[in-house]
Amino acid sequence: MPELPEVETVRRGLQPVMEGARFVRVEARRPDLRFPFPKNFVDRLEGQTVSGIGRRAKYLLADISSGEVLLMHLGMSGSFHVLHESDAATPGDFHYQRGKLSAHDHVVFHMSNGAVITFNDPRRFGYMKLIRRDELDKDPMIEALGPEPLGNAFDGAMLAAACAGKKTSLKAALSDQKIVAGLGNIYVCEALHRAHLSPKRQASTIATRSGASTPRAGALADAIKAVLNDAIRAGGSSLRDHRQTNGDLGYFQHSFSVYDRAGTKCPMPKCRGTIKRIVQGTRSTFFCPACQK
DNA sequence: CCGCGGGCCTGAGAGC
DNA sequence: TGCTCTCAGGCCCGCG
Repeated sequence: MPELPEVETVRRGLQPVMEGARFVRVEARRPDLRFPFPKNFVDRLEGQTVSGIGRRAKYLLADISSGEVLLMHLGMSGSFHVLHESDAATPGDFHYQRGKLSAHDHVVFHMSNGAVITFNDPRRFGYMKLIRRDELDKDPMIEALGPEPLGNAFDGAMLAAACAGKKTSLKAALSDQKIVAGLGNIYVCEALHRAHLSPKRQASTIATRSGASTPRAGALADAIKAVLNDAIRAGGSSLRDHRQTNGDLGYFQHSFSVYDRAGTKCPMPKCRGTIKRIVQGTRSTFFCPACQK
């Protein structure tokens, strides 16, 4: 499911119920997700207080009082749902209904403020890790990440430098978390469309020979920021799994220009093109051949 | 080092 | 109804 806007939406939902609260009871209802849970996972969480919850790319990072960070990744189908203990019998709750967990509710956090936070992940591509705060930046998963696209430092120059010399396609380059961290299939397609750049273009062609910025790189960096900010404002995109932590759907999918819109008319003003689906590296790409060059 | 294809899981939807 | 096939928002690994 989740790319940067969905993860950020989840972070904003978890923040008010996790920050300042203590893990009273933690349930890990199976031995693993994508990876086995860390050793003594439950014991290392119970009794600890969350001092803050942040995000790096598609990772959620909860700082806890022991000095460790709880790193959580949603994979393709992970979601969090927050209930209050006193709501557990509310009809219509899609998780933890009447106190009963559904098949893929793998982790439950019972917080000291009464919040019951359930992690659900049918495909189990998600995972949780505990890492010492001072070693987080050296963790291989975090260390390999490129720049945060919504950070101040991210711009055309940075993007051009990362793409310089890359023989691969722009689609593959933007999907590479080392080049820019947090985009996935949807937002790569959408950003390339906004920037009028073809997903098939060789990545190096947005940089000068010496790796400096170009108008294309500047436009692409701006398009990435714009599409991510618009999607966050809409609560992310809900195709099948993503929900906000209160169960609401995100609604950015109604604003897609190209993703999953093969055969429809290109919405770019004055463009008469038709959106096309192609396959790049086993994944679907959607774009307008008329206005993306 | 780089780029590509396969694999990890389950579920939804299409087609027969 | 029910089977089979394809596809899905992510990421790691091994191969050439």
